[in-house]
Amino acid sequence: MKIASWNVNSLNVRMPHLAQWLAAAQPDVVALQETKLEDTRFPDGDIAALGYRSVFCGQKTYNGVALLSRVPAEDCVIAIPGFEDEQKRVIAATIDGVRVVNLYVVNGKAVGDVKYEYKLRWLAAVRDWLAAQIAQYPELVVLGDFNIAPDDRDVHDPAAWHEKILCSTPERDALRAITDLGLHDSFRLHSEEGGQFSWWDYRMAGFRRNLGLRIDLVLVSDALRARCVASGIDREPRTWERPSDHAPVWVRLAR
DNA sequence: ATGGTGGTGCGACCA
Repeated sequence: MKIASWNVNSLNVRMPHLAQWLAAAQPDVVALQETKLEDTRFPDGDIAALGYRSVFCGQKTYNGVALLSRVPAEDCVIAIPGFEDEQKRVIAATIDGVRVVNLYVVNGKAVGDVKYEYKLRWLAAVRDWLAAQIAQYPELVVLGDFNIAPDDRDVHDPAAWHEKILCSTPERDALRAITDLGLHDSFRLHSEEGGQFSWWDYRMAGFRRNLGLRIDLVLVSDALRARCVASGIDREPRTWERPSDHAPVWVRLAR
């Protein structure tokens, strides 16, 4: 079972990229972020023609998440229970016996900004919810655009990014509070290497110069850890014409 | 120190 995550930065624009990548990568489950589409405009028919069911929760211009899967998604939830939030950033469902939680974590803009405070409150609410989810669903995958680089190996220039947004200690502590629930960064189960990024700024030829961060993560629960046989970052779609600024990341679970 | 690039949608705002 191959499970992937991709921030597409507008599904409307990236539909051809998604189609090409699905055909090549053959994932069983894909979590999308930044679809930027209201539910009435979601291209579930086009995605069905590619062999995938869709569940989705979006808004126009900003945010929006979806789960695509070969088999139907069950018990779908489209928000953090009990957390007041107008922004469409969460969708969860059970797919082929695995609980999959797709997160588009708040960016935060800058350390100390009002959006940064919202990011930390949002992450605390997610942690509390995931604590309950992992008890209910031991076979849990939490994936998405975390907008946090877990440590300095995940940052092209740690000195320049020191205590900056996406890298600050409170953000990393909030991520640790989530992984401390018994969730493992699947990429780090198979590689200790630095310089492996999933996002590159469009500006300053960021991708060409590999000025990136690893902020897109696939976390697997203790119960799934032994089944996690491979993981990776697929840089290729970032080389295509008019790409998303994020690359797909993925994990393969043995049966 | 500034601004550089994209998406949405036509002026900012978000990343």
